[in-house]
Amino acid sequence: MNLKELSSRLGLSPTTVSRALGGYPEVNAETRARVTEAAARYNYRPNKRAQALATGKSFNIGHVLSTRNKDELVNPIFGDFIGGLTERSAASGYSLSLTLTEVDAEEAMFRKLKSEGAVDGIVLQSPRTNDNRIALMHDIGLPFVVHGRASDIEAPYAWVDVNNRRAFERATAFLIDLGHRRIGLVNGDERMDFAARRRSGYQDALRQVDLQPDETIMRAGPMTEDNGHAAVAQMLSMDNPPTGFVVSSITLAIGARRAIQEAGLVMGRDVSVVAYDDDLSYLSNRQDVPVFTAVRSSVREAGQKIADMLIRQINATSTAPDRELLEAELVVGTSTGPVV
Amino acid sequence: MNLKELSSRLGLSPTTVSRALGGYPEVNAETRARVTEAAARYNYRPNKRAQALATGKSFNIGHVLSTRNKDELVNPIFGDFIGGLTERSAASGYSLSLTLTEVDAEEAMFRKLKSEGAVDGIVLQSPRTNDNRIALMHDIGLPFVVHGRASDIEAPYAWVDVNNRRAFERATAFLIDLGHRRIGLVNGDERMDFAARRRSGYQDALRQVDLQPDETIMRAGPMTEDNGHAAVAQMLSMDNPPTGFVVSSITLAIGARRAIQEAGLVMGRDVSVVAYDDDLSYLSNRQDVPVFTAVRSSVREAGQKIADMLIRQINATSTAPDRELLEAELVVGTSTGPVV
DNA sequence: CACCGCATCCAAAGCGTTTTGGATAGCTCT
DNA sequence: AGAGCTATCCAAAACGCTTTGGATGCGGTG
Repeated sequence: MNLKELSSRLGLSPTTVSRALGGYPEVNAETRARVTEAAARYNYRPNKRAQALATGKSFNIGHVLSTRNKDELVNPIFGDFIGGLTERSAASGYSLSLTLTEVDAEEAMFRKLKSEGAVDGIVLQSPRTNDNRIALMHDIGLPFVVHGRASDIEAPYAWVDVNNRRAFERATAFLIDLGHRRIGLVNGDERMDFAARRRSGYQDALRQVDLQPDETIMRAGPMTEDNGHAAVAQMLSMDNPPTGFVVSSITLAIGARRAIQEAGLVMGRDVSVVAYDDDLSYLSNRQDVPVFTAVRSSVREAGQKIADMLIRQINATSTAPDRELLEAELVVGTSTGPVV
Repeated sequence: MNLKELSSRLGLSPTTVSRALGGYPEVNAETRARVTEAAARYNYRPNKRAQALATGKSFNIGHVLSTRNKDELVNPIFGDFIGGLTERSAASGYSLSLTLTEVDAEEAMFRKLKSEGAVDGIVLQSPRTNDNRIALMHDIGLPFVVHGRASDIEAPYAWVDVNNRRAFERATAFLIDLGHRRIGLVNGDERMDFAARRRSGYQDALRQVDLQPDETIMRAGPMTEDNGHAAVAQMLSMDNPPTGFVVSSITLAIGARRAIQEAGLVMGRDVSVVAYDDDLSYLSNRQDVPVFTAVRSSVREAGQKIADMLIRQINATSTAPDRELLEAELVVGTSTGPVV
């Protein structure tokens, strides 16, 4: 059932039917009722492909996953982030179009998406410090919103980010308030902008109480359980081990807990841990009393905001790019305690 | 730059240019060279929307996420699965189109995707036993491949699945061989087909050595760290606690480990755990000696196979639906040992 | 030499919408 | 009564491609 067929059955022109369904004013109320009734009866839906060609919009928002090599980690927050994105874009009739590319072919992929007209806008994730994709997107001229920010980029662009610096400042200060003076950091890859910001928040908190940040108790790397375990195990075996740790994800924290237990210590008593909690649905830290003391901000919610923002930008003629800074919430769990 | 523009610059008709780029034979080799050169120079790419309309194909494969409620878990294997899917579909020029819907609106969504011509085929995930979506897809007439199977459905359909029954039979038998006689099960939601199959594999292994399956040491529920912890903690506190556990995911196993440690026991010595390992990239169990003894099958690889299979099915005229049963591999880690 | 087959190209007709630019009729005003 | 609106509808163009159904010219054949 297509427009022509439907309109001929109704004895109307395609124009009128299209307008009736599109909600345009220049159609008689009675006719509109007839049309909508018939459309429902015949289960007519405008063909997306034709609609896309006629309107010049694809009703797709794009997200490209780029891998350095085939085995590279899928981002653990990916699922929840996509969930949030999809949730809101679906509500506006957009669907999310995923493509995958190797990192060298990333630029070509973005240009392709643009010249093919495959997407109306793009969501960028995990910016590195001074990420070149932002300039690229400006050059290409496709609406985009960044999940996170890239330091050192002056040109305005739309983003949604968590106040990572502040979150880690608070996490660290929380441990300091409990009497901890030697606090280790287990961070994500610090070429990522969020990780760099977290580190600076951590250092700021230390300096505020005249503690000298110590490079030997800072680690950065992929945020796997393994790495959390390795980093903490290694730091605990030092001569002057930390009594507290600030770690960049729940997964790392789980590894940290394992290392602490293996060292014959008790987390929350002998060693404290504060985690960054993305509020991932498959790694809940939302018990009545959370297992981990954490600074929490929902990545799913960020996805929702980003989708809304991007769609607004697509439909807007020309406004200054939106930006939104989310604050992480501190939740106190059982993984922290006063220094012994 | 579009086809008309490009062809007029070349002094050729759109037909010839289209054919030259499309690789059709009826075009002079020299002309083809000129055309491809010019296309590259002007960075011409056929507009996907127009191409879609003209060919009647969208070059999208669809995947719909349906939630029972807004807070429902995002499936933890989602990220890796999507990764595998995207990886292979991108290679064939397809992109993955995600939409989200509430479970009541699921049927309407599938019908919508069909009538709008938004996708060329669909990937179904997490079938429940006797899943009604399969009959629905047949009715709608859209190519589809299922990740997993649905018992009790006789009509042929394409699927890729792991031999879950066998995997759990082997996992259980492995513990039995180590001398364990009281073996607990921590399963996923048994309305899911895979979980039902795992349970039957577990029970079969017990019966093969004349052990009577005991309902009191079987648990089923969402596969979170929390639930793994709760289930194992509770079973360990029983009068006649299990000495070994078979659990349905690494996340559950991490929770199990926590419960074991809290009980003052040592995993791999006092209590053994065999996990099902989806080989998720953010929860690696691939150390030199894996932490968890596990039956492992890569969900990412399943995604790849599904994408290939679906694209084959889209382009095929009419063949019997493919199906592929993957076997999980048993890897021995440190979480198991002979019964004490 | 007339005819045929082949290689190479093109004009035009879709594909199913939206949108532009009227057309028509009825009504109000002056 | 004629001009000017307004409400309602429609024909046709446009979106940018693919594909059908020829055209054209050339070399080889009988």
